[in-house]
Formats: sequence, structure tokens, C-alpha cells
Amino acid sequence: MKGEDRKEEIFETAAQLFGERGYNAVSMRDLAEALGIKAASLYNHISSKQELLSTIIISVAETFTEGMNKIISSRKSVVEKLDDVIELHVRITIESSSALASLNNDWRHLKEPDLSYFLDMRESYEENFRKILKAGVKKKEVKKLNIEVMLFTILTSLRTLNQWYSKKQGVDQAELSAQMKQLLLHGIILD
Amino acid sequence: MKGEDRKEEIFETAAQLFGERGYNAVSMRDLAEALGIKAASLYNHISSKQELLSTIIISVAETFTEGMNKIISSRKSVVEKLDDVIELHVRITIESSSALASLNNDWRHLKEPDLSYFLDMRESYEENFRKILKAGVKKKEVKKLNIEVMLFTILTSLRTLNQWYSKKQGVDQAELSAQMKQLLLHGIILD
DNA sequence: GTCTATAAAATGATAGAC
DNA sequence: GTCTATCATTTTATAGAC
Repeated sequence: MKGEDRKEEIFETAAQLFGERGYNAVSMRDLAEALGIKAASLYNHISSKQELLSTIIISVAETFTEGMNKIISSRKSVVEKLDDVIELHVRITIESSSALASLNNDWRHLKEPDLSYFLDMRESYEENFRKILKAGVKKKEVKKLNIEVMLFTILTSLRTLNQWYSKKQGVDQAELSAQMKQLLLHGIILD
Repeated sequence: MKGEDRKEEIFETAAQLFGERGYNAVSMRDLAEALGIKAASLYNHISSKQELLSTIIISVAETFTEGMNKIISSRKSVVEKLDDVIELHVRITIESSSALASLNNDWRHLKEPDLSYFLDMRESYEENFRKILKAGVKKKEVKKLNIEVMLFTILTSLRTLNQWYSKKQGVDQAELSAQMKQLLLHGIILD
């Protein structure tokens, strides 16, 4: 199946370029050149530029959705669930850094019906996260702060981990997870 | 000075559109239409689309630089300085939400020499922040965690505050600052 | 599966009338 | 200060030869 290999290669290179420069700043000529072929040849493997973006973004988004669903349905404590969410993000950041960058920067350029599908997943993910935090407050495992501020702050740090991780070296996955847990859950100030 | 008013209006509308859709997804025709004029008329007030992006981004970046310089040269404690940095971000988020979105999403599309100028300011800002954290660790005001992880996590939360603030209502500036301080500096877990 | 050639549309920007 | 008309370029995508 050489054809499938080529297709895979196209998606990977597209994810990398979209992640670096943004969807609109990467032309089909740019992508083709990076692959060593002409732009017209791309259309023998894919049907449109939009298909590239949708496939890249939806794939990562589904991985997040599956991960969160597992966490939600487990019987762990709230703090353990929060640990697991952080680990999920760190894992995906390291495994799918480019696709994650595309998702973060270019989800706005999805077209319907993919846009709605993506937004539904995103909303559902956030709602599940919110539920974990609310349960934590109720069980007195989590401080009684504004739920939306907590949700946003933790989530945005986790979502943009890739921006930072791709630049720095010398921090491995386990170490990064541990540091993020300390920081986001326990803060940085010594009392 | 009616001309200056019009120019101001163009920059504000551009910031809003760039912030919503991204620089490359907003055409000069889109911008003109939002202002109720034709695209060609824009060029009586500005010289290029690039000028719009540069002016918008550099202006906010300079506000951050000035704010950070004041904080760095004050004689406050580390924790107070961290409080001030958080307040600086919350203030700019509320005052210049659209320009901040342009900065976050589209700084990559700046051209030289503006790109280098921006990156220098950004690097200097981060270096000052790093110094505050390092001093905190030394004085035992801040936990001895990985400096880069702390820097990244706090900064990314603050930088993307606008994404979230523009959606939600009912949280005022003082309240938001207070919540962010609690969360970023002291964490969310009850010990 | 890749190429050349080309269509069809959109884009940033300019010239010149009013 | 805004308009119409237009240019030069770039863009996504298709047709058809090899």
C-alpha cells in the first residue's frame, strides 16, 4: 500500500507546516515543495486543502475526547482525575505536537459540518472538566474559587504546552507532568 | 483632525477583525466593508496591510514592556511583583482585548524589522519575569520548581486570558485579578 | 503518480476622476 | 476622502498527457 504511505506523509507534512505558519499562510505549492512534488500531484491523494485541516484537527480532538471519557467514568478521586487530565495533555502534546498546534491555531478555519463537530467535542470536553472541578469543590478537595477561572487557567496552560515544549529540551514526559501537577494544583508560593 | 479619527477607526476595526479571524483571513475588502467604504479608499489613510498589523501589535507589546519595566525597578517583594504582573495582564486584557488577540495569533506574520523588534521585546519581557521567579526561589518566597515550567504556565494563562474573558460576563477586573492570583500563586487544592 | 497547462477566483495595491 | 477601473500576483483546483 504505497499510496497510503504517501497520503500519510502528506498529512504529516501538512500538520507540521500548518502548525509552524498557520493554515492560511501555507499554500498547496508550499506543501508540495516540502514533499518534493508539484501542487497538482497532491490532488491525486487528497480532495482539498480543507480535507487536510479537518482530518488533522478532528483526529487530535477525538483523542482528547476519548481520553476524557475514560477519566470521567473512572472511580478515582477528584485529585487523581485532575492528575490524569494533566497526563493526557502532556502525552498528546509530546505525541502529536504539530497536529495540536494546528488545532490551537486554526480550528477557526474549519468549515461546516466539521466546525460544529469540533466545537461540540470541545464544549463537551470543557463540560466534563467543569464537572470534575465542581465535584472537587463539593467534596472539599478543591478550593472554592470561581469555576470558570479555574477551568480556563488550567486548560489554557495545558493546551498551549506544545508552544513551549517544542522550544525547550531536557524535560521528559514524566518530569513535565509532575511539574505541571505541582504548579497547577498546588501553586508556586511557599506558605 | 477628522483624518486622524478615520485612521484611528481603521486601526480599531482592523484589530477587531484580525483578532476574530486572523490576519490572513481578513482581506482589505473585508476591512473596508466593515467600515462602510471601498478597499481602495483605505490606502488614503494607511500605506499597507502590514502597517496595520505592525502598528496594532507593536503598540500593545510596548505597553507590556513599559509595565514590566516599572515592576522590575520597584522595591516590592517577589510576591507583590508577581501580583503586579498579573494585574498588568488583566488590565491590558480588558483595555485592549482585540489588539491582544492579534498579538497572540498573528505576531508570526510581522515582517522585518518589526518582527525582530517584537521578538526582542518578548524575550526581554520573559527574561524579566524569569528574574522575578529566580529571586523568589532564592528568597524562599517561591517553591523550588522548574523555572521554565513556572514561567511558561503563568505567562500562557495570562496571555490567553482574552480568549476567555471576551466570552464570559459577570467577572470584573478586580475580581478576575484576585482569582488569577489565588490560582496561579497558591493553586487550587485544599491541603 | 507525477507532470504541464490552465481555468476561475481572490488578493494587495495603484491611477486618476470627482 | 471616496469612488470606479484595473493591474499584477497568488491561490485552489481541474484536465489530460505520459
